[in-house]
Amino acid sequence: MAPESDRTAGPLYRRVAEDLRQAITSGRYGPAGQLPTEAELARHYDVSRGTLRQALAILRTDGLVTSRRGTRRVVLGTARVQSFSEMLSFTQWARSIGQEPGGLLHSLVRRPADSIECEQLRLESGAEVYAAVRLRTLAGTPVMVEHTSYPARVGSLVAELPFDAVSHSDKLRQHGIYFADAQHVIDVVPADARDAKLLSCRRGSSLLRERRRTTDSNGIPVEWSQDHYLPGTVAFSVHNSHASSSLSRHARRSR
Amino acid sequence: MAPESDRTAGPLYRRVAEDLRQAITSGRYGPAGQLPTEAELARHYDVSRGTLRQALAILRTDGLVTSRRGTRRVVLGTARVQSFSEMLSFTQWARSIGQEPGGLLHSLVRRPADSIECEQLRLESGAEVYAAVRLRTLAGTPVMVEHTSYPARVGSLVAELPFDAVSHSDKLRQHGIYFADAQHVIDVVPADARDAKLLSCRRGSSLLRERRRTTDSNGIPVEWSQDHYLPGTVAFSVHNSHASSSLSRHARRSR
DNA sequence: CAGTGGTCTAGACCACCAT
DNA sequence: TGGTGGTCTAGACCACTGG
Repeated sequence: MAPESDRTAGPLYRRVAEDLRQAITSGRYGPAGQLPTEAELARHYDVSRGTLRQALAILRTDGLVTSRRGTRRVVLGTARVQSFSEMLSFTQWARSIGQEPGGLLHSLVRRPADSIECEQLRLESGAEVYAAVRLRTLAGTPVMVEHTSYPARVGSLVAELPFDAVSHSDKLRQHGIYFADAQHVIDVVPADARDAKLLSCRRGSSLLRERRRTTDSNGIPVEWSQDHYLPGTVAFSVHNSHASSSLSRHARRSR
Repeated sequence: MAPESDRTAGPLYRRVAEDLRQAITSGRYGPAGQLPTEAELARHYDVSRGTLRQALAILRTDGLVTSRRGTRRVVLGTARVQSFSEMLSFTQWARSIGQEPGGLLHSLVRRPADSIECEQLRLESGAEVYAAVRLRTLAGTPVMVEHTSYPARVGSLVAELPFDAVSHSDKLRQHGIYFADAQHVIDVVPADARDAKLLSCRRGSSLLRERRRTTDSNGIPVEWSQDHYLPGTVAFSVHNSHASSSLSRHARRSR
């Protein structure tokens, strides 16, 4: 294939996708320009059309290009989607945006799982979890309180970490705990007493909440987390298209 | 192919995907069970492995099954992802969850676009937009205030609609305006005076905000909307995996 | 080691768009 | 009507998992 796309390792279609992403975000085809034909691109990269289409599918999902039968692909924008890993790890995310992450472990206890944890972590009632509460900071400023529950198998590893450890997901990966899938639910919730104390906000004031259940590659839950962000500190962004959507909106019970 | 999957129209891989989705959510393989081999499934449906893999890719994106080299696919859960159309249209969404949607047009004006609208709708400075403010209700209860701006081309159609029209996207589709891509940003924002009045909440209280830019199949913006939800009424849900992610988290400017 | 999903190829035909 | 992306096929080889 063309020399400019040999830079990184991994499957061919990913290298092609990265090269195309670079070309698009650098403006080679203009802000709303047309891409060359699939046949032309395949010839250029010296790959089959199937492989090229795998590459384009990535850019399609990221919202970088359109795709429509009968017409050439059009540049949609310069979306900068984060990797799965960056989305899960506060530490990796912070560093990827050039900010210095900080963490303060407020508490870490081992106790029987409550009913919500049993359901989310698929545990038998009575099983034990490790429940951690951490304050997260960006450049020293409090941003988020993280309530995370781990099943015993995972939690025992977390418990061995030093109190001032910044990244936990790194450590877990070293012990063979891989995160593969996550389901996120985003809404608004009032601050409880602990949130208020750690974040220096009024009790009952609104926080942006992200609830997240992460599973490994076998579908076994490895983490259940409720992250409470101070308003105005972060926003969540999702791309969506006729071709693929993993986003939905839920009605919550009226109280 | 097998008779049970001839029900719907459309491409073969979609019909296979829907049949498999049905099989999985009905529990045929168990809550965390293994799927048959790709080869077996392809034989069962009498399709090529490539087509079968297209079907499985859909279920993968929806978070229904895992996929990992060397092992069979495992049932992850029974995620119920909404269609793109349901995600965009309040009316379609409400009906899909069995609730009766209502709408009250608060104002609809034609005026020059402000700087944010120019950027979001890719308009020349000075171009005109139609700006609508609508109160949305579920079963008669106020849920959300929608601030939507349309470029003139689209807005002139919206302006022709009766004041009590519930669904606008239906009408636009009839006039050849198709929604193809959307970018969503979700965060928390204080209620302004108008929000407070329409939603009967205190001014300055927190609302869940969804900002959305929708484009047609040529990448041309057709809608820019800021939806302000009362806390506790809705939540947004996204699935995410090592294989594909269209989700990211942004830091907002500190004020 | 055998089984399984991941990657890649080469070619065919079709549906849709613009002209 | 010609160009383009969407769909589908048949086959090959590889990387990884698990016994």
